[in-house]
Amino acid sequence: MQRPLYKVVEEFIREHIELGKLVPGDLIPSESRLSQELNVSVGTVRKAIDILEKEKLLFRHQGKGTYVSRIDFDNSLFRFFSYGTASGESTRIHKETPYRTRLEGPSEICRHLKVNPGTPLIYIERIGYDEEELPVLIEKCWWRADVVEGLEDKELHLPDLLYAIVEEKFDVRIIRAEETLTADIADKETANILGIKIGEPLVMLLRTTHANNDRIIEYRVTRGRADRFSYKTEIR
Amino acid sequence: MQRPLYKVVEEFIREHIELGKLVPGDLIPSESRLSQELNVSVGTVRKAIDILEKEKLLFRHQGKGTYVSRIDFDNSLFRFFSYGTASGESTRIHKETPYRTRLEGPSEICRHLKVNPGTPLIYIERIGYDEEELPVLIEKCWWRADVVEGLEDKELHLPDLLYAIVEEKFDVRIIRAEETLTADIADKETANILGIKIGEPLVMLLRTTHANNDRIIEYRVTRGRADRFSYKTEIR
DNA sequence: GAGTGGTCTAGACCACAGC
DNA sequence: CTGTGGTCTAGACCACTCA
Repeated sequence: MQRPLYKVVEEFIREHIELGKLVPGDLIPSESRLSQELNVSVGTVRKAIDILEKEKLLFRHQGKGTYVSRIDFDNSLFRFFSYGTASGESTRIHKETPYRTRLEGPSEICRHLKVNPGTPLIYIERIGYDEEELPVLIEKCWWRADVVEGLEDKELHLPDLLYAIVEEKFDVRIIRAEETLTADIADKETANILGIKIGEPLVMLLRTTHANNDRIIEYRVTRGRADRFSYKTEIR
Repeated sequence: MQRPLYKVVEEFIREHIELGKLVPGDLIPSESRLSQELNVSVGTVRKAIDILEKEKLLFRHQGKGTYVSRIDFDNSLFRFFSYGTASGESTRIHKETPYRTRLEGPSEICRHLKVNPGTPLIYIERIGYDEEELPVLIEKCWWRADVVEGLEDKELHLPDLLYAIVEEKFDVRIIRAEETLTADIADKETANILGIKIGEPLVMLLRTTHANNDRIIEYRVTRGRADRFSYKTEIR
């Protein structure tokens, strides 16, 4: 045996997703159907799906079927911001959008978006508040204007999760995102908004958002109060 | 069916480990043996072990058997410190120990160790250097003196990984560790050592190390240059 | 009731380790 | 050679969903 059969099945499903034959939200063929079509036993198909489910590429729903997962921004490192009343429970962060405009991309931003310097972009600035309406973080987002034409329109209300509106209004399919976490210190503007002193520590989160064809459609920098952030993990 | 059989098997193995009947490094009974003793099929035992293996609590070795994992500090968030030459590849960090002493525990440290204030502790300060011998981080460790009596002895050479020596010399079994990541800024001393300016951003890593009986034996604070740290993740 | 995934069984054969 | 885990099969029954 060269390549395990369940690996073959796994690849088969994985490729269907990557090539766009199966898109997030789709129902994939049933286990028995796959086993017939690929001439393997149901157990082998199950093993392949087990792996993809563990990877969160698929999810099963008993009685209904197996679906391709939608991207889940609840997995963002963002969720480690803000712990309500020191009790440890996480709270929702509510966002406002005080400023947005259309502009020509600064070269450093364009580098991250992998477009030419000066390409038209839409810049959005948002502030995140905790449950007590205290500002916790500042988000700066740059979108490719050709992808989300009109997002700068002040009439357009922006929900906390930008991606829902982007997918719906502009027919863009968001596939995945990459995040990098590091630290920074507060400059005057940031300190003012967050109500802290200049030079206080910040957690900085950099994100690139990828749509279909794997083009990068957004670059985002989130800066938040370090005392409102803690990423916990266990080693064993 | 109330509780799936494979869950029962899973619990069975898990409890043997948690109660110390099986310790890290041990060979657990073979799959067929477990299936006989517990009156379930081999497939069911395999499913249980699959889960525990995915959790990294066990690992299998074909032809030999299944073992209980040793704690793996390579999973520490610490590994996201230092990226050699901006090329992206991670480098080893070499550590020196300029200072260690025995002291009475400050109340805040004792709180983390869950011992009474004033309990004898051994304090160790270490500096981490990258491949070019530039200081990248500072580590402050507080150990319970009653557990590692003599660790403050200057004659005793400390390897980069403290835990190996602790397990060997003091017959302590390290079970797990908890880490929390956040940000801080450099005070005068830290800035001096790391060769940066006062007020520059730092990544701060807090760790508690747990030994058998789940007692906490070490509290550690690592501060490193933010520009030498990046924790990357993918969302989908 | 028909179709889906969820659990469980019993047995086959292969690949690897160690004597 | 024996015993281990690794792969694969075929079939049973259960629990859930939806028409």
